[in-house]
Amino acid sequence: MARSSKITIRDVAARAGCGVATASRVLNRSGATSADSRERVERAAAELGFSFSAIGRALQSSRSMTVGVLVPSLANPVFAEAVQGTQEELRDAGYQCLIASSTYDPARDAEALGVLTAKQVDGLIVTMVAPEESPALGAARTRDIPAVLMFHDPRAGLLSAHVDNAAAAREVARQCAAAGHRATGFLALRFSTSDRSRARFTGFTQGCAELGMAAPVLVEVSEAEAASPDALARTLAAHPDLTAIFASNDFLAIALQRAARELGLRVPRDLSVVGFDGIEIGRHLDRPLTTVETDPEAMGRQAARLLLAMLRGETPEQPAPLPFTFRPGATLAAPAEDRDDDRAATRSPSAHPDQNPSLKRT
Amino acid sequence: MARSSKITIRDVAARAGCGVATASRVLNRSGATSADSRERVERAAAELGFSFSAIGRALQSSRSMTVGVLVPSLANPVFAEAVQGTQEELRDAGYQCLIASSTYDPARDAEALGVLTAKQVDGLIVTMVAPEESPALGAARTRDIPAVLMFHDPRAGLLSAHVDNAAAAREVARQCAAAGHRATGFLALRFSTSDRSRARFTGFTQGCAELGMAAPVLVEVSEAEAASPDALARTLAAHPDLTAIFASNDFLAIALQRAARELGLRVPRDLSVVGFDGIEIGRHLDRPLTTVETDPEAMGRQAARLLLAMLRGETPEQPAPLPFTFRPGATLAAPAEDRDDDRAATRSPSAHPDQNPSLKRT
DNA sequence: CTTCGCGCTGGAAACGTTTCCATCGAGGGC
DNA sequence: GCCCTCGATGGAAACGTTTCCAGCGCGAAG
Repeated sequence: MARSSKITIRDVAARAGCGVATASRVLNRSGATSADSRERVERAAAELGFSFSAIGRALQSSRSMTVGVLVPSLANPVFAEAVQGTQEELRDAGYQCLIASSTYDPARDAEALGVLTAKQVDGLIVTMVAPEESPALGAARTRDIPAVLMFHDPRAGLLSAHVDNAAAAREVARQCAAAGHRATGFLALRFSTSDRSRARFTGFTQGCAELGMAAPVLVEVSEAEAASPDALARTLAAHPDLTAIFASNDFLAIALQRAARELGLRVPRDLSVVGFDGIEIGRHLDRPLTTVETDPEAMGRQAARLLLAMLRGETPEQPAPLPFTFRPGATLAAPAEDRDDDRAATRSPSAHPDQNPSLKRT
Repeated sequence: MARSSKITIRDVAARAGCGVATASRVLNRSGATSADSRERVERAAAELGFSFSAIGRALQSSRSMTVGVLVPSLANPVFAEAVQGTQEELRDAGYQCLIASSTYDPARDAEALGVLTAKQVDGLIVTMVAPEESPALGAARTRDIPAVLMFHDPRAGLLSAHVDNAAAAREVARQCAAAGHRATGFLALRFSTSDRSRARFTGFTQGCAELGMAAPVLVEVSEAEAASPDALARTLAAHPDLTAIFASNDFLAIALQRAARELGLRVPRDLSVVGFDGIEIGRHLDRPLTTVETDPEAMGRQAARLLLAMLRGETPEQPAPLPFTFRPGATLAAPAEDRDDDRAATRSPSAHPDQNPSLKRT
């Protein structure tokens, strides 16, 4: 049917026997047009299978109707869900998403920002390794490209769609205290390139202090360790005194339980585990995960709404952090009275805390 | 520093004291230029903080260096990972991804395709509800926009990056048979808008037939049922005869185990469960999930490579389906001798198979 | 000394759209 | 009957880039 080469508004105008200006006015319902030419243009367009070239439009109006979204990785469902939310919200406003991911590499963050701005995105929604230190983000802003953060705490004059990680972590501390825990740990990826993880740790530490608990032990593991139950078990064995561990995300929390089982520890009897994020799967486990539930999709949507407001020329206020819920689950309970004995009996004899470089006290 | 309004190649040329043609040649390293003007143009560009407008470029070259990616939803990690892979592979070739999701709605599929082609994407990578019935996809192809499928079986002259769902399902049948199961079920979402799920069911049915097993019972549930352990348990209770259930994806498999536990059934003693996809989390469960492991990221990468070849003007062959692995896990085992008694004792009395509309025999 | 060729250069067209502006015609008020 | 107004229309410019083409100067070959 349609010729394989592009149909332009010129072709439509020619077929309708009018000028391109009229055709444009009809097709955009802008400006006054007679019923007669309206009819002719519409028929011509339909017959030709015409559709606008977004490129031509963008060039002329210098609005691309595209927004750039930068996240560390879509392989992390938390970000993927957020992007899904962003996308839904933007779609309703006629915008598309150009998506880039940095794989947690600051250099890639900068590069991606460069590419996105070259593509003339109308706005930016970003989650970066270090937004405040990013010259690329600064450059985008000096070019008057509106930008909002996602997941980060608001900073440097940028609005952000986020949850209050520190407050959520304090709530976890409260719940641990209420269950009777005194010696807690915080499990995170080493070299964590996530300021969210850091915020959770400081919040947790602060909460513990307020409640008169010992400062939590920071247990850092590499990605490789986290993926290997054995390795994780060895690291865990180096901390026999801990009765509860707050993992910086649900995946770590689940992996941690596996490691605990490897050591013969029963969760939550011998070790309580709390996660973060509230991924769906956590509900469906035999022993539902105790975690802090957040709503990444809502975060994505809020970021999109903020950006849309800015694109409309408004100057929205920084909204309150999105709510989080402590989801009780079944992996946090009072520590068993006799747990120390159990623990000593099953602890791997090869564990030497002093030699373990991932052990840090704060 | 930079003026807030756009810097064009014209500005660079003016500052370098040369014509735009020369500036373009220098900045693109195309055509002959003197060392002198090269130096001047480069300095001017640097001083001005110039960067090309991808829009201007796209308009002139009619190549946008953007490819459209359409998936049902990024909230499904399988698709999110695939997109991540696609993106990585395309990025290395200088392409960006315009991503759209349909939320499993065929109308949205068509709409998204329209928007993507209007944005002048150079190619398309799609996973749709019904690719063969999509006029929008046909329209894109008549406009000479190269397209490749992802997850789907190759069809209608389109190449696809996929796994052989039917073969994988036959392998599951084989494993079930080897474990001694005779009465099996297939758990899927009702009105499943996934031809992959259908392919798995037919493959499983075929495998069962070849191995002399009874045809599997198709157990369909709504999304709501799948999300509610109680509802899923009621449905499961309607099938007391089944000793093994193949779930159409890992999430269903995990939810199913929860439901089984609700009925007092032990997995795998009383009921074996096999999943599909091989999501990471399945490995870390207390009872690692028996499943078919696929590699969505590899699929995304392969789709990208196919498309890139087409964009280079080559006509690649349909590659072999990507490999899958049967991951043994711990949720498939021989059915217990005495399970029928257990089952009868714990079955919910409210279950009336005849009244259950989701029970179908194939 | 002329001519040829070649390296380098800049003007201009083209890509597809929107919008400003000028033009044209018709209808209404005087 | 004339002029003004207003609605409808089309030409053309502009957006930023690449590339064709013509022109320039200079060196080498005859």
